[in-house]
Amino acid sequence: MPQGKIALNKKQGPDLAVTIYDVARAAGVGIGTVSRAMNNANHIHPDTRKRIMEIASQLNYQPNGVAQRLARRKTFTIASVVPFFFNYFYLDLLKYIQNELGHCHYDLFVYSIDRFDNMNQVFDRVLAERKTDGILILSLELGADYAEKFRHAKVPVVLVDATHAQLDSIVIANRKGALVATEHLIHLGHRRIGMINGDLNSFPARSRLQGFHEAMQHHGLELDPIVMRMCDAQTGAHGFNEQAGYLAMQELLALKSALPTALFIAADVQAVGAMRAIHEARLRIPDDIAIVGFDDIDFSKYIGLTTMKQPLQEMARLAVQRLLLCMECRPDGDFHLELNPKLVVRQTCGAKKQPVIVSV
Amino acid sequence: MPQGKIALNKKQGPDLAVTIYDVARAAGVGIGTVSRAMNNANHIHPDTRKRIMEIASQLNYQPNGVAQRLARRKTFTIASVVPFFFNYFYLDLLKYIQNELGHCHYDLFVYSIDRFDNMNQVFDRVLAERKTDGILILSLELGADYAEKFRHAKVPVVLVDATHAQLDSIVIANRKGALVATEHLIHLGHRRIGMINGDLNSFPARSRLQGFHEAMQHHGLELDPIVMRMCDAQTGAHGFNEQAGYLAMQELLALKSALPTALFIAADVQAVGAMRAIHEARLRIPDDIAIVGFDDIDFSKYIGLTTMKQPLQEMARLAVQRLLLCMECRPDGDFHLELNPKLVVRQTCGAKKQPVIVSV
DNA sequence: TCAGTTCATGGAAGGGCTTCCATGAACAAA
DNA sequence: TTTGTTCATGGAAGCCCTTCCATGAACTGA
Repeated sequence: MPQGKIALNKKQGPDLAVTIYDVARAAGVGIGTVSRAMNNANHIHPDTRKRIMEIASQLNYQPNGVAQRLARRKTFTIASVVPFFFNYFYLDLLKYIQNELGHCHYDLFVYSIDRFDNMNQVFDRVLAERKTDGILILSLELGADYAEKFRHAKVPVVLVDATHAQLDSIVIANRKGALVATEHLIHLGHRRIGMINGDLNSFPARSRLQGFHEAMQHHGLELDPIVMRMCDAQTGAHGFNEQAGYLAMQELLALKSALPTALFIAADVQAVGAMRAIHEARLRIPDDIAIVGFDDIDFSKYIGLTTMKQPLQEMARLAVQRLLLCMECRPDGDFHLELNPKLVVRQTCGAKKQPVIVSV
Repeated sequence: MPQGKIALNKKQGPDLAVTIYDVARAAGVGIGTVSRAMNNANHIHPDTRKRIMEIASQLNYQPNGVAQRLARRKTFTIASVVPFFFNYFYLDLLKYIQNELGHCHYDLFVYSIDRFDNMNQVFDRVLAERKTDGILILSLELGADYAEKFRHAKVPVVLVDATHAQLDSIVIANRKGALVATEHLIHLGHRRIGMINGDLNSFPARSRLQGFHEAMQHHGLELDPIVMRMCDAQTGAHGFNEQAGYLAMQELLALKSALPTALFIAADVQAVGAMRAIHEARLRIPDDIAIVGFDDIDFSKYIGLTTMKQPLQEMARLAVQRLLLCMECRPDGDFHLELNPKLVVRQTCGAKKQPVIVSV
C-alpha cells in the first residue's frame, strides 16, 4: 500500500529541467544576477557574467520561454491567418513574413482556413487567450462584426492583400495593375479584348474589373459583355482557380468568330486553365489569342505567361514593419498602403518572340 | 522635475487586462472556483459556474494563455521546420498538419529554412527555450550531430518525408514508388527508358534511383548511363527544380536518335521543365517521349502529367498522431513508417487518350 | 444524535522568469 | 575623515494561472 503511494510520486522524471535557481546556486550568486547575465543586461561585472554563462552552459540551462513571456508580458509571437486552400500565392507571402519576423526573433503561429464558413471560428481562436502580440490576416474579407472585434482587440491587426476601412491594410493596387495589363494588350494593337475574372463578391475581382474598364474606356474601346466572364465562387476560391478558368475559356471558345483577340485574365491560376482549354481547341497563343494574367505565381514563368507580378516580399516586409510599430506605440492615423504590381512580359502576350525565363 | 517622474509611471495604459482575480472579486468567489468554472472542471456547483461564466463574459475576461501554459507546464504548441523554398509540396503537407493539430487545440509554429547553410541555426532556435511540446521536421536530412541533439531533446521529434535511424520518421516508399512508375512504362511497351533525377546526396533521389534500377533489372532491360541524368544541387533544392529538369532534358534531346522512348522523372517540378524543353524541341508527349513523374504536385493535373501521388494527408495525420503519442508517454521502440505512393494515370504516359482531370 | 462521507469552496503554493528596491563595497571629492 | 556617487549584487514581489490541501456545510446511515 504505502509502496504504491511512493511509486506514483508526482514528478514523473521528465521534469528535471534546470532552472535559473539551479544556476544561481551553482554559481553562488542570486537569481537576479543570473537573469542579468543571460539577458546581457547592464550592472553586472564582466567576470561574473562570464562565470555564470559557463556554468549555465555546463548545466545545459535553457531559460523557460513561457516563463519569460509571462514575466515580460510579451509573447514574441505573431499569429497569421491564411486561406491555405486558395492558392500558392500565400506560401511565398508566408515565407517572406516568416523571414522578416525571424530577423526580429519573433515566432509565427500559422492558422489555416480551409472553408470560409469556419473562418470566424478561427478568428475567435486567434483572439482568445492573448497568446500573441499581433495578428496578420491574409487575403480574407472580414464581416463588419469581426472587423469591429479586431479593431478593439488588445493586439494590433494588419490585413495583407485585403482591406477594410477600420483596419490597417496593405494591398496590391489591383485596379491600377489591371489597367496596366489591359493597356499592354491595347498597345500591342488589340481592340477586341475580353476578360476572365473571379466572383465579383471578392474585392480583388471588383478592382481588377474596374481597372480593365478604365483602360478600355480611356482608349475608346468597346466593352462587350459577351467576352467578359465572371467565374462564380462555386468551384472555390472566389472562382480564382484553374478549373474555373478552363470552363470560362470553353465558353469563350464557343463564340467562334466573335472570339476576342486578347484576354486579360484576373488570376494566373485561371490563365493556366484557360491556356489548357485553348490548347485543346488547337488554337495558338499568342497568335490566335494573346493573354495577360495577374499574380505571377511561381508557375507562370514555366509556361511563359505574361502577367502582373505582385511585390510579395515588399508586402511582407511592410506588413511586418507596420505590425511591429503598432505593437510598440499604437500610432494614431489609419494605414492603408497600396503597392503597384509590375508587368512581367513573357510569351503569351505576343510582345516577344523568344522564350524569356525570369529568374526568381 | 517631480512632474517628469510622475509622467513616466510604468503602467502605460494598455495593460488593463482582466485577470482571474477580477472575476473572482466580481463574483464574490475564490480564484480556484473561477478556474474550475472556466476549465469545466468537477467539484463546482452548476449555478456557481453559470454565474461565474456570465460575469466573466461581462467583464470580457480571457484567460492568459501564457500563464496557463506556465502553470500547466505544457505549451500546447508544436514547432514545424519547413524547407519552404523547396517546392509546393510542403504547403499541402503543412495545411494538413495544421488541420490535424487544430482538432486537438494545438497551435503551430512554422519556421522556414531558406538556405541549407543556416539550417542548424534554425534548429538551435527551435530547441531553445522550450516553447513547444513537440517538433515536426519536414524533408530535411539531419547531420549526425543534430540527430543526436534532437534525440536527446526534452521534446519529441518526428521526421516527415525524411528518415534517420535514431529518430521517429514517416516517409514515402520512394523505392517502391519509383519501381511502380517504371514498371508502368515497361508495361506500356517501352524498352529504352531514361531517368531524370535529383542530386544523389538527397535521400529520395537515391531511393528513387534504386527503384528504377530494380524495375529495369527485373524485366531484363538495359540501364544505359547515357539516358540517366542526375541533376546537381547547384540550381537548388537538390536539383529537384524546374530549371534543372529543363537543362537535363536538353542534354537528353541532344542524343537525337539515342533518345529514350520514355522517361521516369523523379520529381514533377523537374518534369514540368523537361516538358518545356520537349515542347521547344517540337517533339510530342507521349508519342515521341512518354513521361511519368513523382509527387503529384497541384500543377500536375493541369498539364496531364502521369505521376506517383504522395498520400500527404495520411502522412500528416500519422505524423501528428505519433507526435502526440510521444508527448504523452514516450513509447519505447522505434517508429519508421513508409507510405506507398499511388500511380495517377493522366496523359503524359500514353496510357490514355482522353484528357483526364483528377479532381483535388 | 453522532460519526462518516461527499462535495463546493477558498486560497496558498508553485510554475520560472524579470524587475525593482535595498544594500554595501569601492572610490572620488572636499 | 566625511559625504557623495557609482555600481554590482541579492532577493522579494509580481506576471496569471493551476492545483492541492484544508475547511466546513450538507447529507447519510445507524
